[in-house]
Amino acid sequence: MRSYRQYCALARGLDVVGDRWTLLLVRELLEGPRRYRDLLDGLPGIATNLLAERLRGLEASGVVVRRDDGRYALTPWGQGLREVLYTFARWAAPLMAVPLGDDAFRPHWLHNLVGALFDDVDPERANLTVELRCEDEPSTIIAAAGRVRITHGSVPDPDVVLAGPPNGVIGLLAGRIDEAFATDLGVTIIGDARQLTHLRPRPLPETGGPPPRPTGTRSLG
Amino acid sequence: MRSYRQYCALARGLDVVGDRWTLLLVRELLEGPRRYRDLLDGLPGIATNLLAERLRGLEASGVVVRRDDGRYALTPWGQGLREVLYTFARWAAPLMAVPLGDDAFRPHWLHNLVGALFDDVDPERANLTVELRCEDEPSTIIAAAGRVRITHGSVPDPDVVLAGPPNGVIGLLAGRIDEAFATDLGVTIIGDARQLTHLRPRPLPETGGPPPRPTGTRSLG
DNA sequence: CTGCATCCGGGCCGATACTG
DNA sequence: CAGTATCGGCCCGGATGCAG
Repeated sequence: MRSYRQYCALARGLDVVGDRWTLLLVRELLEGPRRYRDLLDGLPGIATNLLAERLRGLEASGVVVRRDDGRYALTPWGQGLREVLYTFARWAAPLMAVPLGDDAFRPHWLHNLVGALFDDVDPERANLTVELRCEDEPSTIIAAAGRVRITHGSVPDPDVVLAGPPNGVIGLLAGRIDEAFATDLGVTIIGDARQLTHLRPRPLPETGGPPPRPTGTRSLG
Repeated sequence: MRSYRQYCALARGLDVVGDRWTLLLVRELLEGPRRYRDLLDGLPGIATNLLAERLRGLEASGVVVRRDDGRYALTPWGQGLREVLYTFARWAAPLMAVPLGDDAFRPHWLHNLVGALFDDVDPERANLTVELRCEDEPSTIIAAAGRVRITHGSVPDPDVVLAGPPNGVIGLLAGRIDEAFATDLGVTIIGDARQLTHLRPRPLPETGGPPPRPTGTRSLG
């Protein structure tokens, strides 16, 4: 990318990660070291040359390293983008109220959203395990000691299971829709969904979100 | 911008503010409503058509409103980007260790950096006023009740005055360089610079920053 | 099959000229 | 002052090729 040539932290930061696809590539690497092929799968729509180019640029900037096993990984500095992306995801969360439409979706993207919504220590948070199932790929949220983690796969006896379209699952987790509406959206709920309130997601900025789209798209909440 | 078409908060957020110049435009509007001409001055290098186009786009997205007096302002949702940009600026702060070179600089950009470094409530923070002078344009940091604000202009009796090149002033504020080095860089210090430690800036991620540039550019600390 | 490099058409960007 | 118009160039997107 052409540099902004401004002596400003934001401008210089954007010189590093402001290129198209770059922050989404970081999003993928936040889940751990990944191969080129995995990154392609997690970035539907990117051209192969662009992925290679972005990886080289981030490597030159010190955000990414290529490890001996061929995987790409974030450097410690690159890991620092987690907080940035989580903060940004919370700001952008209202945009998720517009349903998927033709947009691509990958179940592991839920991990970032769960991270953004629950990335804090809350002593009043209840211990709870919640299994999420979108597109038949299970993930499990484990709340313990005030913290929330999410892992791939299932655990034996989850307190709640949410299965169905991602907008419904997300709406329930964020506390933006109720059980009935989620069921309308096609979400299957096993267990007591009211326990989800004890996960206590970070409040999204009360100062609303974007104005409703002019088209007849139906919002979530 | 072409949409990423991904059902992901980050991707949808980038659809709104991922275009080139967009976040820097938001940076300018974080200081308050601004006229078209002010924005041009604060965004050296932007083309006039791009500024107009970005403003229209952000207006359509609900991030910016054009007020009756012709000024552009952030909506409440747009104001929510402050936390995002501050978090990002802290991540990118190590990049400021590389001196200005030919980069453009505007004194009011310091306000964002001060905001990013001190945007918290710290009960152990001392009350203090610090005047900053870069390019003969004074700003004043006022720490009181554990909070830090920065305003344009001077106040009668600041505890400390820092005047000189922005990299030196910033290095002192962030606690990354000492008085002697700052003086070397051309900073004039009036008052007791040791009081600056009582401002207690947010710690930057200890996990370093980018690797040193291969060229012989001299770092700040 | 993975991990790219190359090629090419189109759109976004950058710079300047111009208008109310 | 507040933009619009225009045009060249570069980045992006999509397809293909190819080496290991």
